[in-house]
Amino acid sequence: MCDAPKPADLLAWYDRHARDLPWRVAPADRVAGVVPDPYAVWLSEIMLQQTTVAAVRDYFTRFLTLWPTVEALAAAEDDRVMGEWAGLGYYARARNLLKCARAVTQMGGFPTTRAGLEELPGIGPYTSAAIAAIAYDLPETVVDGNVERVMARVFQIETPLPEAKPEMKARAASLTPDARPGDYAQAVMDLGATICTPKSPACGICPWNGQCRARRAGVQATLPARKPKTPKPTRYGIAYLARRPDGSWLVERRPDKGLLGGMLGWPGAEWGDLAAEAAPMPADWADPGVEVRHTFTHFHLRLALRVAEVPDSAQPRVGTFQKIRPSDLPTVMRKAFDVAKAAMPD
DNA sequence: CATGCGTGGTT
DNA sequence: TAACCAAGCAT
Repeated sequence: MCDAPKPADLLAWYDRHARDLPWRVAPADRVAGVVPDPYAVWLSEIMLQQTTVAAVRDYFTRFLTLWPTVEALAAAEDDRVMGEWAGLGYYARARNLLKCARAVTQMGGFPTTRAGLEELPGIGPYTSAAIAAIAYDLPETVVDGNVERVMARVFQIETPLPEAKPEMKARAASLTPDARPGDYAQAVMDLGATICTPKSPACGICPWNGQCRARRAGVQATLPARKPKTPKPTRYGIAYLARRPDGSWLVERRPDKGLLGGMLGWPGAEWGDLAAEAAPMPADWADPGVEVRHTFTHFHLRLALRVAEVPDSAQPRVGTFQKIRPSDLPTVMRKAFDVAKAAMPD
């Protein structure tokens, strides 16, 4: 018979090895009475959805500098926020971020229960539990990819995901302590991110290595099991990049729903099995001869380009000419911009 | 319950 | 280098 993993052992490890993150109240500070800012916790958790700490760090700092409070964010212009989010991905998060900030401002503050939080746009089961636990130190159970991996290993759950989700959630709930639940939630995620990693877990230095069933069986690196994924198809498209003498570019704002929703993009036909010509205006379109390749969640894209210098007088059928901050563009559009700029010396 | 939705680091 | 995968949510 083996003992169950002890939350106290993980908390002791966390007290010594917690990562230093800009949105985090260090365990020693929390013991000293420092209270997290729910706004900062919420902002970080939204940014961290399916996104690595390394990618989020600078975006978080920038957002908090530009908009130090939820009221400030609620008062921001949509395009400004979308532009600052550009490059971080999953742009529905940015649209929901604004909706949520405005709802919270209207309410006079963030809800203080998990159920209340989960009613807000962009906040689901994971994020509501994370904010409740981290910001308010409520005994809620967070279940993210890290927690699923740790539970799959410690309890040697061989059932593949997503079928195993309910069992993993139940196991995780069984471990959530009444003491320091906020630090505990962050501790499990830190463990998953730094020791119980997907490929080569560092079991030798894991505080739970004595209670880990998968390690005892020697199968830790194979868990969690996952249902096989369907291969990504390749789609093709053509993007049209037109520049006026004043340095403005022809761009379109994409519809709020769907791929890159609400973001700026280059005109062109919808991407599909074949690249379709769809020039937004008559011009002397040139092929820079370099294709942009980009991979989205569920398909690969090969994007051909057409570039043109156009006079101020010419009127486009679609889109508007604007001065562009390249950092306001989603990554695939910025890649196209970089190619076009290199092909069009001033 | 399955699918659509970005990007970049790691292996 | 191609595949994997990350502090998920909305529909």
